[in-house]
Amino acid sequence: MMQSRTHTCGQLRLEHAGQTVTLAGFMENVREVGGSLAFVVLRDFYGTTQLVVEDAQLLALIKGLNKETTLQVTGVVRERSSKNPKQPTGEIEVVPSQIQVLGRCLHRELPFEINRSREADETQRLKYRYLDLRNPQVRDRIVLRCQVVAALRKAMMEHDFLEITTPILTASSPEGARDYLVPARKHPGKFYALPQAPQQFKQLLMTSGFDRYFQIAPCFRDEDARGDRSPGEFYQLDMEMAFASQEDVFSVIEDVFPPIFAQYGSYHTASQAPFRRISFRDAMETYGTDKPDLRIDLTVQDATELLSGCGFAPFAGNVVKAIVVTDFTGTRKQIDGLCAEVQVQSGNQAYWFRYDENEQIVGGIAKFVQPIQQQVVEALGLKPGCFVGLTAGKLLAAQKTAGVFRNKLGAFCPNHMNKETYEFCWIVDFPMYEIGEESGQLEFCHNPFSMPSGGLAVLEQAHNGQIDPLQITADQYDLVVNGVELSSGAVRNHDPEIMIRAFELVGLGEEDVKSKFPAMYNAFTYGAPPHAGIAPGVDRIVMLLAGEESIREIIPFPMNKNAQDVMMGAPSEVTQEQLQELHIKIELPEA
RNA sequence: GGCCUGGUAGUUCAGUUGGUUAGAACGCUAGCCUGUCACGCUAGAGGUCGUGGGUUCGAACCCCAUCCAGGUCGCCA
Repeated sequence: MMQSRTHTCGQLRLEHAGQTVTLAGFMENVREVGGSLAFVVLRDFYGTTQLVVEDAQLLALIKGLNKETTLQVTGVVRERSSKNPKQPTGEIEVVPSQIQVLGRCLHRELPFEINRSREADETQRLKYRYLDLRNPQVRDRIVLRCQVVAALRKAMMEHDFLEITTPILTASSPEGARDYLVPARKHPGKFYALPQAPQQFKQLLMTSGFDRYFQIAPCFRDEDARGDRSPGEFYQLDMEMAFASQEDVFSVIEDVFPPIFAQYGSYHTASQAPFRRISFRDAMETYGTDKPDLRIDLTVQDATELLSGCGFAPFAGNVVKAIVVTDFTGTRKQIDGLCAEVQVQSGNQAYWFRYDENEQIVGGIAKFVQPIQQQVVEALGLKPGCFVGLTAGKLLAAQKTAGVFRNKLGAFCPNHMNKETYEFCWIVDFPMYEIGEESGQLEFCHNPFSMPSGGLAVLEQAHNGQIDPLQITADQYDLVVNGVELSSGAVRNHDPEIMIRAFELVGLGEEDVKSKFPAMYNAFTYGAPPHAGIAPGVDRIVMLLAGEESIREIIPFPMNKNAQDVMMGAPSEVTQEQLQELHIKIELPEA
């Protein structure tokens, strides 16, 4: 039996000329030149190689095949008479003496052209994902994902973390997102749930004495998709450290991430340790968001005192935020376009004026600002050529709208945004509690696992009415890169007494803690180490590195927006027998 | 679930106030071409214009409903 191949399609060079080789790959293209000569492009994972078919019999064979048929080809390597410098194998070609069809493509026309599949309809791409992935541009994203995951694993193990797998079939969790449920055959009427994250298991590992844990962990949440959020399932670099503080977590991440971003990223430069740390409050005030894009050098200023009384009705009685852009060159039409985008994205109006080269306030709402020009110029530090973007409303609305405006202005002004880099920062000091929008009651802001800063003493003060619970911050942190929230993490609350006190502030108590998190609560009563961790999203890391806008580009077999796998046909109906075995009766909603 | 955008040839798209036979590029088929490499040239096949209703002498185009896709808000401890 002949060896299946001696070389790959990306391997042969001039030095191989004269050798007899065997290649195998997909028949990408046939260029017939004259009646008795054809160039065939053979593609495998590693590259493409040109075959020259001159033999009449082989020519007839090739002409009878559809593109994408797989072939095994044996022939002699020959120096090309006309070389192609754009191709790594462009100096040589293979003259086949033997061609064997390995897997025939039965389809004369493909659902899309392989090398242009990225332009094709997404449903078609997902349905024929195995063809889409033949496109080297598509495949390279998956290769990148493998390399990044391998690099993360290596780095974590070098930092003495152990990769430990945690259960996929587990118990439904009362908090957070909607669970995916799995019926339990041996327990009629009961269900397993797929984990939303290995949160409780990793904390139990800490309680078990494992000192440093990590896992490339699959997480399942039954929530709607977004451009950067896959429906159903995604992966996190989940990690946890015992006897560790916030600083310990930061130093691991600051050690692990920058080299990987610099090596595998589209930009090749990344922040070095220590990353900037910005309190939640400052981030909202200065950047109008808790995930600031620090590649943009613009900041938001408060202009409430300066402008709320200027006579412009939308400002009256409201918080006013201003973004000053120096050396602004946009046209009126471009400014209107920016404001319209801000309004669509934030749901709030955006306003503006300019301080022109003649030191005059012009455009937009200029006539309201002109009477107090001198104060405004001084307070905002305006120089000739400045653009001032303005937003107004209640504090949070004014901040968030300004945040959107800042991002738009950054994207519009190349002189205010260095796109070619990865800017990391930590957002710290998140509030522990907030007033729920629906309930009007005090609620946990993020999750109840975090340690309140100051611990038991602060909670006692809140219970005694000495401090406002809304002032309590948590030892919780977000990792943000270029405006993308990569991860949340926290120093965990490992003390049963503090847990109960924290729950009591939101009207829950010991019984709630015990019933919601029985394993963790019990475990912590046996002496738990203080511990802290974080869980950066692997998919978003790869998106950032690849510079992709859609999360589907970096997942081998993604589902569509409606959480369907159109290739496999999931979800699907099952047989009556399967349902009976699970004691499940389907009751469909009335049509 | 709300909002925005889209659905026309196998694929990506164009299609004028509503008016002849709905076009282009790529792909496919046939023919020509002995050095192509996004090969080239010539010809050809290929369309329920998402679906259903309505307005009109006449609808790809206007109206209503509905389905599908993508984005976005809600949601994502």
